[in-house]
Amino acid sequence: MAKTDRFGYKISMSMLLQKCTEAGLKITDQRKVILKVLEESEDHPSVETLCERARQVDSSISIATVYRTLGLLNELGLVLKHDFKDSSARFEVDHGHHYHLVDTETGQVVEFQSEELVALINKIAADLGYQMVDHTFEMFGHKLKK
Amino acid sequence: MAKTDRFGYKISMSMLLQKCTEAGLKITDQRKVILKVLEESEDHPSVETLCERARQVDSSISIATVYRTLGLLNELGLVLKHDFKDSSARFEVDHGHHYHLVDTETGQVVEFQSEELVALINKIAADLGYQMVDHTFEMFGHKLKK
DNA sequence: GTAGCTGCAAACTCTTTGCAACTCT
DNA sequence: AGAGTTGCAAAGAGTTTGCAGCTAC
Repeated sequence: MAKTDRFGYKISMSMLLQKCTEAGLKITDQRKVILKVLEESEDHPSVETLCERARQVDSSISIATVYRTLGLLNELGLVLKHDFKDSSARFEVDHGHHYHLVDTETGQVVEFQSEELVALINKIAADLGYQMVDHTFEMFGHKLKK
Repeated sequence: MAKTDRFGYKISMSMLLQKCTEAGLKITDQRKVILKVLEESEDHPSVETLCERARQVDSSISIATVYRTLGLLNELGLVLKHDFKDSSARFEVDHGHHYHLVDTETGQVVEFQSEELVALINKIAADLGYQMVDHTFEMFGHKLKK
């Protein structure tokens, strides 16, 4: 029943809904659809893409609502907002920390983790006299030809 | 005469002008001012800030020209464009690779280098079967209290 | 002389917001 | 009932662009 993502994190389909309820948000039809679409998205969709997907379920959903919903989820720390390099923001459910490598030839996004990287980053910050509270890291590259 | 930055890179005041000439660009009064302002900026100014600084020298310079000039410099690889987390793009002359740590309490930007980080990043990409061509990395944190 | 550059203003893209109607709780 | 939410359309912020005139080469 409980699905897991590629890193083994448990995903329940209504996780976002639960958290939203806990946060005191009202559960409207629109939010149900938007959250479901978000949870089912394995890529990193833009607001417009999310809105299109949501509209396939309920064509009355407006992009303003999608923006507002994503804003709330972002405040609650439930989704991650990325900028990549095109102009519009991209979102994903926060399943725990991982990084992105964008294939410059196909646009495909590869996700990965690296404890070594996390450790090194914290060490660098400490060496500079800082406590790290957040960081961004993205790679761009193409498949190695052999 | 030759100044150096904090990492010891040599800076000559007309480096950007030289490169622009080599690239076949015309050297207009506006470009001279914009390039000078860019080279003298030790921070990471937005387009608007750059435009304001340029206007203090020549008040007729328009923001459209600043955008166009930065676009050209970016294409030539002479300036770096950053997004940080506020909405507008920020620029700096590319003095060679370094990273930024943004102090979340003061907004101050600390620059640093790390060969170890570069090596690790390349290794991670290779392990994923990729040749890295670019990456972004930014840290956010606050000073360690002792 | 002419290709390239400029300022201006309009257009564009992405995002936010005021408002009146509506709906979850 | 009432606070929160919605769709719409207008407004904002940041950036790009068409154009007529100007300028470096």
